[in-house]
Amino acid sequence: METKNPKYRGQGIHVMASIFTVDHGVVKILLVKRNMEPLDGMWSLPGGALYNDEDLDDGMDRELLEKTGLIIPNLRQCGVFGKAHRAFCMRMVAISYFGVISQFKVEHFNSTLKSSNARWFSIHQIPPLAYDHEEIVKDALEKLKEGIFESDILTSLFSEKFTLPEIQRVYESILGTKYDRRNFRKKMLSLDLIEDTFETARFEGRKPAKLYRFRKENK
Amino acid sequence: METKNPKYRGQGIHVMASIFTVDHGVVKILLVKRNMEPLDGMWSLPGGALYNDEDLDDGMDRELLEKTGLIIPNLRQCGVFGKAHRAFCMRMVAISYFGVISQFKVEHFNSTLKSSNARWFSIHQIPPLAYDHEEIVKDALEKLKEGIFESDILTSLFSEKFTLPEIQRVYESILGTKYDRRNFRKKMLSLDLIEDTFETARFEGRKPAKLYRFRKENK
DNA sequence: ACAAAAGTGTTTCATATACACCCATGT
DNA sequence: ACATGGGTGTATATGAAACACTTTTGT
Repeated sequence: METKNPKYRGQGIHVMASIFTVDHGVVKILLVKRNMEPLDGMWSLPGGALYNDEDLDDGMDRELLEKTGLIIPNLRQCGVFGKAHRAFCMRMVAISYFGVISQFKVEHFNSTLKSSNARWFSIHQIPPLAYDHEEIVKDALEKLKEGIFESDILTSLFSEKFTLPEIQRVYESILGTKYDRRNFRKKMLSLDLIEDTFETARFEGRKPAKLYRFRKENK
Repeated sequence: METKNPKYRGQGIHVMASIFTVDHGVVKILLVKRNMEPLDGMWSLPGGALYNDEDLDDGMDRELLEKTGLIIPNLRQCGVFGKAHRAFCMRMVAISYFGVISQFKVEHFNSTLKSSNARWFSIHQIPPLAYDHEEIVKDALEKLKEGIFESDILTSLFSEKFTLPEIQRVYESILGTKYDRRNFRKKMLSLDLIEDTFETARFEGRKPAKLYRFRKENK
């Protein structure tokens, strides 16, 4: 292949992650503040240029770690953004990923996060984003909604033990809908992903709720 | 962005199309014979390098036209292939598309096709393909199956008039399943995409079949 | 009359939705 | 005792799959 042809000289590939969590009923996304030109100081999705010697998925993991300090399993590819002039300085194509992380892990990583330029934003209060990242976020949220009942996303979203009303609230936050308590329980149990721990969780002023966990042997 | 950093110098973006048709019950894919090194003479998917000044989708349309002479509407993006060493001479990421074309149009374009290096192959008799194109084809076929009942794919797959048994056979070929005649008819009509023409098609030895067409005002 | 393929309608099942009552807790 | 939220079972609607008989044509 000709690398000198100016028609395709100087192209680059970016990987971008939309990482979501649910914090007390609020869906949040992880953004980082740019610390170099162009658009210095603007918020953007964590990500960056793919290296020549790494697979696409590995590049995403590396960029996410470098920019935010987080290691998030089960990232999922969800889109390609390839308008000619989306990045005005160079011809970049962005491959977009999304992933989720439980609030439990978010808190555990909080110290790491503070030392980087990353912050969680409610998806209803997203600041102006660099390049076309607003469009990318919107698309990632759609893809998250589509995949939310699949096991890898589900298991990433919760810590070891959880109650059904708890995860129902998370689902309702993400999907923006309300579920009937009984039907939600039925649906979740029919997925065969979770099992009773025979423990209960107590919250003040409420009847204790059963604790569930993900089944180890899945299939 | 630094363009001199050797970590990401010399990357490129490829677009690739898996174009399918159904010819007398056989699902076929359009392949082109490479006419330059590396892998000169091998069969591959039509596609090539994206130009710097064109949108991704436009690049795909252009490459398909250049390599095969075909203009195919409703190409759909379906995957990204980004292993580090998938193209051994350079770091290329491939964005894969799929599309379908009716047998009627295929015949109309036959003369164009003959002058290019393109040929239709049954998906059960695909020759060894360049790079990772076999994997890309496999993935594209999956995506085709998933999207086969959506209106844009469906309308691309048939000419103006068609009978229900006819399109049932096409579906059965692509999906590799059998449908009950009555249930298939019910499903297809319930999509609200087609309407009766009040004409019939005659084939020897068979009862004449009703001809349908796509509804113009869709929605 | 028979074989081959086209046309039609009803029953059955599975899945999703709607819905009402009792229970445990803190005030 | 009451307000709040958790736990359970049944009835209904909706969509998918199963299924049998009649019609048209060529031989």
